[in-house]
Amino acid sequence: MENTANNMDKTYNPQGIERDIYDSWEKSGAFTAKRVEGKKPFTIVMPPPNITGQLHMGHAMDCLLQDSLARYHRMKGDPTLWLPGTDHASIATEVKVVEKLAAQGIDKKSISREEFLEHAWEWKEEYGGRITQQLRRLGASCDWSRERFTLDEDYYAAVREVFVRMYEKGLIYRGNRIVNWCSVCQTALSDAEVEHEEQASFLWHIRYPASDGGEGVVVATTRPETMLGDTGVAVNPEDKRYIHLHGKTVTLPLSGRNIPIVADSYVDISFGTGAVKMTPAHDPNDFEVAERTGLAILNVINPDGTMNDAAGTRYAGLSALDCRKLVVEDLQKLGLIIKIEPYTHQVGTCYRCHTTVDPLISLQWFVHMEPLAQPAIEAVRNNQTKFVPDRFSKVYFNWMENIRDWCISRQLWWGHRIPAWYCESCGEIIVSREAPDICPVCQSSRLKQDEDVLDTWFSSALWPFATLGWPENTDDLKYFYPTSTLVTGYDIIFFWVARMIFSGIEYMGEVPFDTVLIHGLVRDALGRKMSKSLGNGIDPLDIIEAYGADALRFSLCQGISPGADTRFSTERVESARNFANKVWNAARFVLMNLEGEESLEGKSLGLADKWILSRAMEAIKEIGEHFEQNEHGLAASKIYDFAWGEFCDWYIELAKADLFGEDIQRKQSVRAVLQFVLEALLKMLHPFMPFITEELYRYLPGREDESCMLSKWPIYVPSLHFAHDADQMQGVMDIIRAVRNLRAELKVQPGQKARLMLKAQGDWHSTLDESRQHFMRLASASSVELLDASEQIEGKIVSAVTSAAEILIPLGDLVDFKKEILRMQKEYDNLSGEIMRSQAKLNNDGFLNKAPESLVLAEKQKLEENMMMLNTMEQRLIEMKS
RNA sequence: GGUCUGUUGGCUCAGUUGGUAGAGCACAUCGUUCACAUCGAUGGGGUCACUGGUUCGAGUCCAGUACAGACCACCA
Repeated sequence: MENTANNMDKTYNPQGIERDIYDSWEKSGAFTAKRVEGKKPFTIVMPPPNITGQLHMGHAMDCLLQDSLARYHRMKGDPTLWLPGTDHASIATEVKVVEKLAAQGIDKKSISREEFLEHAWEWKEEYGGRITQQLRRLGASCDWSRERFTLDEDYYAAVREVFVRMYEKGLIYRGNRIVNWCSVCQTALSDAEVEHEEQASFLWHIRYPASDGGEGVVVATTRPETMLGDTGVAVNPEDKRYIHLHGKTVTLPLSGRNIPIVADSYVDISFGTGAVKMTPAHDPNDFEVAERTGLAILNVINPDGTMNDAAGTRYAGLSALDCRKLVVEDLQKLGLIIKIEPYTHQVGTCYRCHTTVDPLISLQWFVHMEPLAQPAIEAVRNNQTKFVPDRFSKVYFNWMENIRDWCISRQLWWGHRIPAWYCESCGEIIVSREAPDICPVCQSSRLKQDEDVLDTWFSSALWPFATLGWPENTDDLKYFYPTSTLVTGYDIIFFWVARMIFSGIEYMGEVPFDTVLIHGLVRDALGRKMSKSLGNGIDPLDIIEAYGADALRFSLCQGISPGADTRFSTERVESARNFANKVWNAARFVLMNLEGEESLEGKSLGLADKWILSRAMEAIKEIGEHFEQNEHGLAASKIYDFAWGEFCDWYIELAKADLFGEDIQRKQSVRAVLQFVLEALLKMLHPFMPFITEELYRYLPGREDESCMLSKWPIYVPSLHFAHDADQMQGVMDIIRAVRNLRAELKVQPGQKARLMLKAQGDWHSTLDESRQHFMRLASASSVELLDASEQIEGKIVSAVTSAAEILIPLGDLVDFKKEILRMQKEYDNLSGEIMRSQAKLNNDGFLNKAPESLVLAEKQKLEENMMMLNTMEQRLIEMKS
């Protein structure tokens, strides 16, 4: 079907065209990034969505911000790469697969590792594909030819490379340390994976009698069951109450073991009883005290959260909570519970399943963080990477500066298996890129690979360079690294952003990105987090079905500002949908009135033409600046205001008079302006609403075979910026508005032939601007005198403009003097302030010598003008006051 | 306990070097002969949380107060 305006629908119907447009983009290879030597590329790596399920609004926001940046830069002519991919999400996916298997009656324990992984890969095929399809529906212009998955074979090679290098450098070690243990997920967790929740509980005060029969000490605890693993009691060395007990022992109730009293400054004299029970196996602080004072370590909790044999036969096998009840009961019978007081405290929970984590001693792999954190802190401090908004760099510093070693091993199957082998003959640990055949120490071939996998974030930390082919030194890697902007939510600054920064510095010698653009969460209409448990999540796909991807995209960036949360509401989407329709119809109107391609060249421009061109130039300038500053919200509202409030509301209306008129020259000029501005408008809107703009672009005369996506971003042309005329136009617009007002007030009927004549009584101000002000004032006070009915104001606003020039204005009479004087007084004050500032500037040597001459001249001119204005004002004020 | 952010019309939010308060939605009145009722015109509605300070001038800068929220944290 031929693209003509006449067969365009009256309303924009996105459902029919979005898929076709996306397919045509993808088929044309337009998304594929090309390296152009000598040109600086614009690179974004997509935060890889987890393959655990569907995209949610957060992803839609992520995607929209990145896509609009990518599209903007592509149109600017930068070689643009937006690299997509998905994350295997070790623990999260494993939990899902286990659930799925359980639903089929399959217990993970009953199948082999290989069988389980087969199921997991099936899951990946199903959900990984679904997610990339959803991204396509959103219009993501990413380079699918470079798509990556964190568990790809070559990606795993990068992971092994890093692991081996770190191990050889001493940055990775294996050790028995206290870790956060989730008894449901049955794995260790890093500190970042623990969330703190407030819990109401009790503080139990328990007496530990002295071994020599003395009173002993009273300790306070929130976890009485852990006393079974106590190996000592700590007091502060300065605490006079307990000096006599140093070196003595107390008898641990219920177990009868004698445990020492040690002195350590960790203990706070003023809190509780000043004596702290030490459970080194199940409390990180106690562990540290034990290391300093040589206390024994006694593990009493099993990995599944139950008590083990070391807890004593009476308690072994009980869950921690059941054990707690029994222990308290038993102690009460012995009269050793001194006090139970209510107490709320923060408890660590697993970020996946929200089970309370048990700190316990376990043999795990760790990353030694301090040497990595230092350069990563420096890089941000030196602005090699900038956070937008800047306040997030503080959050980053705070975390990096207090960082502890990172536990990277997970007792899971789905993930990157740790490239370490143990010799079953001599116990040697072999860390290697490939599976070794024999033990280098004892030549034995009885080698067994570590069962654990790596923390999923260990591999995501390599994303910016592993996706580009590292450790091979590929052309892509050389050209596209470091990347330009990373777009993500503030919730994964620690998990991901920080770790990418130190990894990039360590392995590439350079930070992975210039800018980190942080966006907020998308909340529901009531401001709550969208979550499955609340059931308040909204599926982006449903919104796209109902309103179109463009509407969803635009609604997500209207009124957002970096780092701030935003609320999702269908009203907003509706408003965006209406906007799309408005643009559609504006284009339809313009296209219906064009006759072939028109150029601005040699056209004589009227006031309104100059005005809209000036406004377009300003929009080009502003929107470009907003994109450079990552102010998507401001860019979006600018294009909205320009398209609707200026182009549609004013210029198209004014253009009608010429389009339907007799003057051939005017007709051609207006057509040229309409076409020029419409084209610029479509381009500027394209990063936000790619589908509708692409569709409309193909209707433009002379653009039938071109693509908006691949067109050049509009150029700011200073000679098309008619500032002075634009000011005048503003005056005309105000007059038009005032005339409309008057017409309504004076009840001039539509269609009635009439002529508005207003008679002057006092001052007649010849400049349009002043007459406008007076006119407005009078209009609102309705102090005009209608001499005659006017000519066809309705529908032909332009004729009203012409007659506006004939409107004569009476000054005085009905103006509210009191208000007027106040207003003028304020204006007068402002003006004198302005003058003082100008004078100060002009007295400043720095300004006079260093600022460009034009600026100095402008300042002088401004000062002069202001002085004159001030004088007139002064006189008028005096007159009015008298 | 530490850090950060917000408080602007009925609702949701903009407001980028300090210069006479904005938008969308909602509301009221009027209007469908032709781009658009997913529309147009007009209008009402805000002492910009509070108190002080800097300034000719403060929503905007500074200090404090109140309320709301977020993040971090090894006080048993």
